[in-house]
Amino acid sequence: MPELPEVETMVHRLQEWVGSRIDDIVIDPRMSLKAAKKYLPGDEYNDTIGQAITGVYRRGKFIVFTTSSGALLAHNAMSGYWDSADRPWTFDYVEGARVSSDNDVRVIFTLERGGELYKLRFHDARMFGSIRYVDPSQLAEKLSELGPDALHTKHLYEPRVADGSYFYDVCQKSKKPIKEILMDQGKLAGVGNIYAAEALFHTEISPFKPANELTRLDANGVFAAAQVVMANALVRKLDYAGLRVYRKKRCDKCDTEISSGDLKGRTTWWCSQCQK
DNA sequence: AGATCACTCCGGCAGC
DNA sequence: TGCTGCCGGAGTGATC
Repeated sequence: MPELPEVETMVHRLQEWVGSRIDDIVIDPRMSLKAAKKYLPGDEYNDTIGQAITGVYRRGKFIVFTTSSGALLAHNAMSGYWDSADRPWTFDYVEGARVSSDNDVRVIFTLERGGELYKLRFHDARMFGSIRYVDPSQLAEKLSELGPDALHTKHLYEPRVADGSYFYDVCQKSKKPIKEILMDQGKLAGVGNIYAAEALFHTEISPFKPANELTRLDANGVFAAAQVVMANALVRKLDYAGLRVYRKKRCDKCDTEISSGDLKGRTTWWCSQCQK
C-alpha cells in the first residue's frame, strides 16, 4: 500500500509527462458501474480530454496532476500504480515486488508530446484507487480537507508541512489511540499503516496509547520518527529491509514475539515489551 | 450538530 | 485442489 514515500517516488517518475496533452482516455470496460465511478465519472471524462499536463505533485498520499484548466486528483489506495506501455514498471511494495501486468490496467491516457503519442496507464488491481477531474476551486476544497503534510519532499504541492509542536497540539485534543491520530489524513497527511507502526516502534510508544497522554517530548519524538522512517524509505529507494516491526515476527531489540492486532479496522504490529 | 461508526468498492491470498 | 473469509484508503450515509 503506497504511503508518502511511495507516492513521492511515483510522482518523481511522472514528471516526464509534464508538458504533454491528454488526447484520449480509455477506461477499463470490465469494471462494475460502482467501481468505474471512481475513475473520471460523468462529465469528468470529457472535461479531461484535451487538457495539457502542467505539473505533477504529491499532497499527502494523493497525486495532483495540474492541467490547463484544473487538475486530476489521483489516489493509489492499495494497489494503484502508474507506468507507460513502452516502459512497464515493477514496483516494490512492502508485500513484495509487483510486476506490471496488463490485466490490471484500469485507465489508459493517450498523451501527445512533441508530435509523438504515448500510453500512460493507471493500474489498480483491487479498484480501490481513484482519479477525479476537479476545477481549481474543487481542488483547493479537496486538499483543504487534508492536514499539513508529514514530510517536505521535492514534489510536494503547495508545501505546508507539520512540525512537532503542531503534532503535539493535535494529540492533546484527542483521547484516541495515537496510531489513529498518526494515520488520520485530516490531521496529518501522508502517514499510513506501515510508517505509523514503525514510528511508534522507534519511539517505544504503544499504538493504543491515548494521544492526549503523550508528553510534548513523546509527541515530538513520534513525529520526528515518522519523518525519519519515511525519509529513509525515500533515500533507500523503498528498500523495505529497513522495516523493524511491520509484519515482523520478533522484536529486534528484545527478541519478544511481535504482537499483532486490530486497531480501528487496521492490522497493527507492535512489541508489547518495548512499546508502552 | 459534530463526532464517530459501519459499510462499500475489489482481487489476492492465507488457511483450510 | 478449490473453496471461503479476510484485508484495507477514503467516501458515504447512518447513528449516537
